[in-house]
Amino acid sequence: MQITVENFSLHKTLTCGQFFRYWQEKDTYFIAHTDKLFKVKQQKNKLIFSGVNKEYINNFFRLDDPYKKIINSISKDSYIKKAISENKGLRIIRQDPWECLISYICSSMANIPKIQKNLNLIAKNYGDKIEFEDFSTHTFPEPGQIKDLQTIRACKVGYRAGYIEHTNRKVDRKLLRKISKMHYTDAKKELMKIHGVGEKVADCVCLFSMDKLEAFPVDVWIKRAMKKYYSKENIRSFAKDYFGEYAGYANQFLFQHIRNG
DNA sequence: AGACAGGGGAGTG
DNA sequence: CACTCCCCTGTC
Repeated sequence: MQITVENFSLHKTLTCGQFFRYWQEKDTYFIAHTDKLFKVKQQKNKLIFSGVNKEYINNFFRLDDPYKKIINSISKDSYIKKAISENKGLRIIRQDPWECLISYICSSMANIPKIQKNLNLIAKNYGDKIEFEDFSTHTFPEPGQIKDLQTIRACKVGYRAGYIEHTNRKVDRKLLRKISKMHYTDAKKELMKIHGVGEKVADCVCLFSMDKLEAFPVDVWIKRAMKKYYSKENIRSFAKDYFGEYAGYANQFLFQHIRNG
């Protein structure tokens, strides 16, 4: 199947570090998300995919977002404009809340290759084998399935094993749906009640899986960017006032800009 | 070889 | 707030 896309870069969107379970083979990306495994490649304005339907692709890559409106509303100064122009077509992926939550619990004091390794081990230990053409991997387990501390430790998650064990016991899909429906500040507060979820992780889950586009996750990279360009101390309140309802998109552009150079 | 830091968070004081 | 520790990994 194929669709026409505008203001979208598959490469930028997948490789910017927001989502972890994908594999590149030449110009093709295999993507594992919850219980799905699918394949996508881009040729200019064409997006060619198989394994899932158009609605899935549209939803996953947020192709329904008003991209031009978003870009206009966050283009406040020359710094952010430069960050945007360097990363044209970058979109926020609409992830599954459960997979996103576990992913970002794993992300503390880690780096992208390590997070990828952890998630793939979790899938291998708890998920089901799934194949697509010549590519094979495992589905991501559902809430309640990531049991037994010893097995979790075998996924090389280190001290995060206890957090994951707790989260797996306390969180289910019903709770995640409930939190998703809340407004940003309440959703964030609820997420932070989970062991292993602080401000940064809660903001990532809000932004990447719960449609809270105003969320502005603050990590060491964003701290560097904000200090360099805006010399601000209270980053969160500044970002919300300055960038507005789409601050999360501004966050991703600044993150890419500072990380790449 | 061994120290060190890398997309935080919890627990204390 | 400021501090320490948490485990694992890649890097120099």
